[in-house]
Amino acid sequence: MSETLDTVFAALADPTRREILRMLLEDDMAVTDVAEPFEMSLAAISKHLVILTRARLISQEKRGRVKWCKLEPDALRDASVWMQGFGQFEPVNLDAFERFLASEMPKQD
Amino acid sequence: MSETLDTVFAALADPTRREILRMLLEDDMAVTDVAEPFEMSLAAISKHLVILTRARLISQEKRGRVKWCKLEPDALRDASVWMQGFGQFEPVNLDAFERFLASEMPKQD
DNA sequence: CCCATATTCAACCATTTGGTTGACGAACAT
DNA sequence: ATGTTCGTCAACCAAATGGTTGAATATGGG
Repeated sequence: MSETLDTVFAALADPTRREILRMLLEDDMAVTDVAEPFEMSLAAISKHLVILTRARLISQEKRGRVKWCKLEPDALRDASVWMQGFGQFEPVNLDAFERFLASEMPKQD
Repeated sequence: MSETLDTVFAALADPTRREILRMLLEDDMAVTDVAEPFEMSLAAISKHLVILTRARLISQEKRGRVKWCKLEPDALRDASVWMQGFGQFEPVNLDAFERFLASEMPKQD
């Protein structure tokens, strides 16, 4: 279980991987399409996807030539549960959640 | 802000550092006392505390010879908020959102 | 069959990480 | 003043991380 948290947090500690997760939040994507907006090689993105897969933050399913990437929020939820234990004694800040919505989903409005 | 998430998640990706946070959840501690249960050098623990401090997960205040370590849950809460955004589209995490709201106004009702 | 597309593999590189040890400075106690 | 405790610093080390390039392996289309 601790090992799970290790890999999940390590996976989240990279901005490229967090951006990939954010992209997959909107829809499942092929590896090539995931790589497109980034200024790095396809091989580098492929490695990032391996790390996300090992952390069980995404799953990958091959259909034909293309490998589809899908967000798997369960591992993320486990980590979130771990973290919430540290906030309990202080009131949760609603502004923080609103800032999250504003900054992370600008297309919504 | 992304840089903050980088350092927070990287700090959380180590079991020693998570255990230190858990210990500090109970009470503030001196560096030597933090190090005591671990089978590694004091210098190693000192480095871990620097990493936690840079991530703003703890603060350190020197009084006399001893440097006291204190949990600072704000950074952790920001990261937790970031993570909760990924659960929204799944029913299970509506609970998480409700718990979020409920904990925000416990005395109001 | 031949070619283009999708993805990974292998080898390499620079930097970071997590640990060690020994020396050091700062703050107390006697 | 002397010694002891608290904590960091500096130098070092092995292993992991994040990237590159070029070759290799499917798979699908004409």
